[in-house]
Amino acid sequence: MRLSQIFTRTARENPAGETSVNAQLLERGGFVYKNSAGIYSYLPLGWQVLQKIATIIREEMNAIGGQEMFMPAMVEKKYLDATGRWDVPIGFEVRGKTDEKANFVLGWTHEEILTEIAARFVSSYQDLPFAAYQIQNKFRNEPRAKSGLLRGREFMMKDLYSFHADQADLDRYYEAVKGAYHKIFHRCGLKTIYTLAAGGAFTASNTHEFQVIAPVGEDTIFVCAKCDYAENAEISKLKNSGQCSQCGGKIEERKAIEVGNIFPLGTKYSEAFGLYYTDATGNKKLVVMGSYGIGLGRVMATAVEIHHDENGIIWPENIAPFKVHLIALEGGKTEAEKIYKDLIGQDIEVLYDDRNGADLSAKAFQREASAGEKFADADLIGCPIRIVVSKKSLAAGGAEVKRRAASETKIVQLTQLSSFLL
RNA sequence: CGGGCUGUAGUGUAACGGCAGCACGAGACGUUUGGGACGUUUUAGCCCCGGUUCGAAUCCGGGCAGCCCGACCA
Repeated sequence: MRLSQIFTRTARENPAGETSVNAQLLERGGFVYKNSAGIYSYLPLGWQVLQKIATIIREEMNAIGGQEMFMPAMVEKKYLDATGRWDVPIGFEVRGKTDEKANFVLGWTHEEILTEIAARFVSSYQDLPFAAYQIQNKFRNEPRAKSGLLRGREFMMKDLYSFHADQADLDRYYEAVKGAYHKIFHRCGLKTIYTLAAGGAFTASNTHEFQVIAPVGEDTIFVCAKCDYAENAEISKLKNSGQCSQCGGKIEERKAIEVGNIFPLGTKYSEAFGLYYTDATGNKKLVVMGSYGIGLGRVMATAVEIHHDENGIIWPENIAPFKVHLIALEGGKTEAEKIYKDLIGQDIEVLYDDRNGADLSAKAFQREASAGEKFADADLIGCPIRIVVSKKSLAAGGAEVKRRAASETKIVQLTQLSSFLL
């Protein structure tokens, strides 16, 4: 993509009042636009990142047998009445302008919707187990949206639901999802801590959260310095003992961001919707369920919180909007154009800063940018590899290659550039 | 939902109750190109409603909105 043609623009100043790093850098870089508190538009650059995250999640969900689908954003009252959750204050009621009473809520979770669907199709033990997921926006009436993308009122979520013949099979799948989640977060450049937690409005059972340690996090966890066993402060019995119940190691208190969670639901929802199956011996039994969530925007924001420096974002390789940020400076325009086409031909993702300055005589693009501005933008946007082509680099023998996270540069011959990157 | 702070051009910020300024951005012309260049010039604003006052961006009241702390929460 050519930087000269992206309709957004980077900003020199932080947005007024925003103190969280993710809000500052994502808005300055033109990744997101805040429409309301906790409600964001994803701009072209931010959407690239979000799609990278979505792809990773899809790959790992599909690998454990998840079937992708899509459910409605508007959830009718009858669904939440069935489980007594209509009055949970998390939801935004939806009404027509002339309606006296709301009969719908904007979906903040979809257990009820999918359980009813499952009840239509599941009748035998041979129909189990299965798991289905969607990537869709959730709406939650947060009393306090905060910290940029970290706690929003509308946010994109992957929600997976699994259906099993018995608790043992749920337990088996729960472990499979746990493994998939660790892979997902690892691929997104995040180290997560598997944390025992409460079930909130979803289940009375204990649940598990995937927590990333960060000062901006709103959760407090107690984590063992030795074995990483952790409990959320809301249920923790470790906070007083100071000693790990698993290995005896030292317990530390940490602020953390919850990027995902997994819930054993039991039979609460299958009871409410009459989701039964007939087992091999002809007995009618309730289906046992689990649900599993990941907030995509929160993953993106957390990556920024963890990976940045004073000049901007340092995207983890797998979720960077582009792999390469190509800059043409004076005397390098012709070569840069060729490199740009070559890299695209090799399926190497490249953001090309083709703004004027490289060739002042040909005003091929509307906007100009100085060399310094191009460097500043490359640092702010944070693609993993920066390539500069200029009179100076060509005299040195090729293009200058620099990793965003490193300070040293290297000259690579133009003919070897794409193989160097692959 | 309680508390605190804050709302001024596209963005970031000034202005004692008395002509709303600066910087960046954006447009034009020229110069310039290895770390957010320079000159000339143009552009564009007081969150909303009410009150006090000769006069309100400024004071008062009420809304609405944003940020932060707490409560809550995935």
